[in-house]
Amino acid sequence: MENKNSVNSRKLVSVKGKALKDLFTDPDVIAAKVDGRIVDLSTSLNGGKEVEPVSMHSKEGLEILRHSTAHVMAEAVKALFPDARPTIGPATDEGFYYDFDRDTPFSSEDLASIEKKMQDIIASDKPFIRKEIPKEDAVRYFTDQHEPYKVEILNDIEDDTVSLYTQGDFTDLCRGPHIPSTGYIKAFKLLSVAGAYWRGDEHNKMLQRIYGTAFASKEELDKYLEFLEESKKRDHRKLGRELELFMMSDEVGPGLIIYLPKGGMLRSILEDFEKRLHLKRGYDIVYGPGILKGELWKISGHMDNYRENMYFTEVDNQLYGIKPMNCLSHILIYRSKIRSYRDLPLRYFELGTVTRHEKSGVLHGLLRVRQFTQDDAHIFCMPDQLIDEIISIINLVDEVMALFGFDYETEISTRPEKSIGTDEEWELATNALKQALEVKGLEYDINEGDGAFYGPKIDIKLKDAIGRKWQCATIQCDFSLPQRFDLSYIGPDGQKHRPVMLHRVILGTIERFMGVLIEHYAGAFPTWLAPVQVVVMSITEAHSGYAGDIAQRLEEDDIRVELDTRNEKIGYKVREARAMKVPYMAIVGQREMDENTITLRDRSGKQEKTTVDDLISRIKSSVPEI
RNA sequence: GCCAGCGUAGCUCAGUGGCAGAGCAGCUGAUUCGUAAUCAGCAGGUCAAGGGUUCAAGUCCCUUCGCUGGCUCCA
Repeated sequence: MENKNSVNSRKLVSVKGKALKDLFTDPDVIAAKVDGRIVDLSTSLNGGKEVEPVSMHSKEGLEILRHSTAHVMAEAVKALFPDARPTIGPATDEGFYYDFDRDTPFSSEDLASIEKKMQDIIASDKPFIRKEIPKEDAVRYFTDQHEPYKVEILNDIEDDTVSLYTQGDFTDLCRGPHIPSTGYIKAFKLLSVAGAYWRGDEHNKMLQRIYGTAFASKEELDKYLEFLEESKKRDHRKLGRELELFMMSDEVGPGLIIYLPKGGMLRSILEDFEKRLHLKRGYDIVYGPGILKGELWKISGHMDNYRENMYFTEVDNQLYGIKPMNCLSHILIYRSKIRSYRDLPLRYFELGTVTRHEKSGVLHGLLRVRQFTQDDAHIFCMPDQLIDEIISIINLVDEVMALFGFDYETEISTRPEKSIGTDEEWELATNALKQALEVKGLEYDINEGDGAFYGPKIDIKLKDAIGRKWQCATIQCDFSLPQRFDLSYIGPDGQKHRPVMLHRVILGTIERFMGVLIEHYAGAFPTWLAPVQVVVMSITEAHSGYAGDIAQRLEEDDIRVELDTRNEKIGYKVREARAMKVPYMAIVGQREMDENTITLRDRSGKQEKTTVDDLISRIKSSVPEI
């Protein structure tokens, strides 16, 4: 968000012995940076410092505003529900939440009354007062107040002094900073209630969380609420049904997708695209079986590290694991003959369908399912080829994301608790990933402990048309599995050496990527992806034959066409084709029949008279070069 | 898996313990029409499933299943 303060926003000042609030007259300034540290406006300066105002329109200011709104919400909740024990209430990327321990959960009616109470608190414009006290005093205070969660938090704080913030009747343990007074809150809304574990640990008690958001102005809040509405309209589950792409059924089971003809077409287009893409880049297409013997999963470490996500089946007294990943077959393909350093790198690509037992509560449309198809590949290479291979995968991701119109961010996930391999291997692997990103000049965040059990990974979060982030592509570096399966290649020295293995997906999974594409394009796929590219529609029965001829010519040129010669008015047919978000309509009546033309209407409603050949070449040229 | 809410026709949704409803979609017929809905008729239901309370349950209670929003987990 832009810092839109005009008068004194960027100015650095130097003062002595003055409260910061006297320096800034702009009512949007809610805090200040003193020598780079953000503090309350009520702070008094002693000595010359560099001071910069923080506006509630800035990212940092907005965070403070939201955090303060969370405190106001906690005050309201305590006033209305004295039995609710406050725990923590931070700002988030999109708003804030506060978690309470309470026997009876909040209802949506409760939200309305909490909101009303908050309005009162804001109207009374109570100041936020900061107090620094010794930790023992704070422990005593919160013990007296019967707030065990605050005491627990205090016990984890190492400092001797802690800060408390009080506004009105509510005092919270808090590092701050906060807005000067509650009246600074101009636009907020409570959004939902949810359960959340204390300290995010599923073994702990479940608390009651209230989500809300706040903005510097009513307009910005309204814009955000519109964004939420827009997201709902783009929901792939809704569009998936309306556009007849896929279905799910209680009779089949949760998290299992059935592709309807139009979704089947979309999937097949994506899969053809992927095959061409990979063949052109030195990958070999392979296929592995859906079930593999239990013994293999023991060797790989899946039995010890991934068991709760796997399905098993027993045939003829032999245990089989239904594959949750495609790597094992690819490893066996590598091991199927002696490899020379001259053969490397070897890149095996598989549109591999895997099955994972995901917890029932996490399933979500196409985005989180129990059986899905990955555009998976495993690259076996020499250690000194590793960086180049990672770089060329990043280049591929870059190219593909640009093609679909996605921007993206990258992060590196490091060693999780449950994992295999030595620390040295993990460090080597993690450094290789970092180095590749640095060579590419890409910035990345570190996601501690979030790697796969066999190696660290680069996660790519793509950003869709309305700014939401989705995890699809991932690149994982693995020294462990080659060792566990005793993979080797013969080097120039005639000796056996251990290859390194990269696991990677580009789209991630066909299911999730389709879900993201549906929301990204709001169902209006670009022509090359559209399951139906043209609907040929006749004005009356007299033009059915001509319409049929047009449709047939398109079909002969591999155009995905539907023919609509129903006994309906043209307005009705146009309406339906628009609802199905078909890129082109070819409308034919007496005029077109006489001239051997079509009237071509595109999705924007633009119309022109043209020929079938022109339409065919337009559609053909929409297919991207890869 | 956990917390909360929800589950009525293919879809969207009314139905406040007393006869199971509407619009759209579907089917049949009429209409032959130039760019977001032509008219009429017909058909469509184990009210998620099972149990209970009641003279009477879509409605109240319990259990199970599923979905939605979160939490934890994840492509």
